[in-house]
Amino acid sequence: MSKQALETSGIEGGNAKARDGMTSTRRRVLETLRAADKPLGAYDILAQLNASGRRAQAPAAYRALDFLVSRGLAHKLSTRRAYIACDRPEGAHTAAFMICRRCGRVIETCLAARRGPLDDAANAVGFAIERTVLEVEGVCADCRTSSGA
Amino acid sequence: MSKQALETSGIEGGNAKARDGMTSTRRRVLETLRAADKPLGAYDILAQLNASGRRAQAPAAYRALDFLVSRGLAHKLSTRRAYIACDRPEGAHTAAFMICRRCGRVIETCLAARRGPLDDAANAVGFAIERTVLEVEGVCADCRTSSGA
DNA sequence: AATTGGTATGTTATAATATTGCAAGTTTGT
DNA sequence: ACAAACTTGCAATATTATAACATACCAATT
Repeated sequence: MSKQALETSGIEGGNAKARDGMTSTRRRVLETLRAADKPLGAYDILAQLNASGRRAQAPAAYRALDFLVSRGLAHKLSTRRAYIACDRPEGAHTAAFMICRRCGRVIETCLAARRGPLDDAANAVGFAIERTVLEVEGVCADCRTSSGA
Repeated sequence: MSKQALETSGIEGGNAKARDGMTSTRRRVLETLRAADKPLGAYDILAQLNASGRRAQAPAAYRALDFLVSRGLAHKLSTRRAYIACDRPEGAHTAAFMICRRCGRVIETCLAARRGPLDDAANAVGFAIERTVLEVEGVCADCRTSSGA
């Protein structure tokens, strides 16, 4: 637990900022994402932020989400316009996602450095890849076997 | 040119619909996409539709785009919320896209049936893939060599 | 303690994207 | 002609995302 250093300095209760940028709003958003078992939209996040009387506006949610994504602590699902906490926050990585169209749950898998055939295609035309978005939609194992959710 | 069969039946001028569903609005949207060298948003399309005095509304654009995408004649870029005409309208296929962040142009490449490592991951967890979205952002060859667009 | 610079947040408004529901018109097959 | 299926028009609204500007907070220096 390496976040001990952060939390022993009286940050939790108040509004304080830690040197790593993990402010209370951002932490709260991350916890909300972690507690969810499905991707959440920015306005879902916002609703959670405001669940206890606060009056945050849309930009607060988007800023926190952008921060978390930039830190690799969360991912954005472009096909769903929604966000999920990262499975493996340690170390930068590129992820791919399997999104179940029945239950809405998402399985994250780490994408190998080599993306396969697309790298060859990119090399062939001189395209320099900087960011990869790979999302597949389908039906997860649970939903295939059960007719329920 | 296999679209000859479509155009020899007096469809062009009027409002007629062909048995394949290629109505004039849909064709017009497809032509707009083909004429563009960059992806267009639904409201860009709508503006083109209305360029000659018409008064089409948002649903008209979205319906036409959905139709074209369902037919494989156009693709949606999830990361950009924009659409492009398909390079290879013949036959169903799964495509991948390289999107240049400098000039905004897109290179489409055909995705092999086998998506690489992700298939293994999907098999391992029993996930049945139905649709794949693969979009990479980066810089295209032109933009890497020239400092202009 | 006051100044300053950087970062984060608050606030208001609005832009941009997308969908719903229903009525009316068209095409197709019988 | 008739009905079924499909397509369009239309109005309203929902949802997602950003712009622009002001304020607050912290840290390092003066």
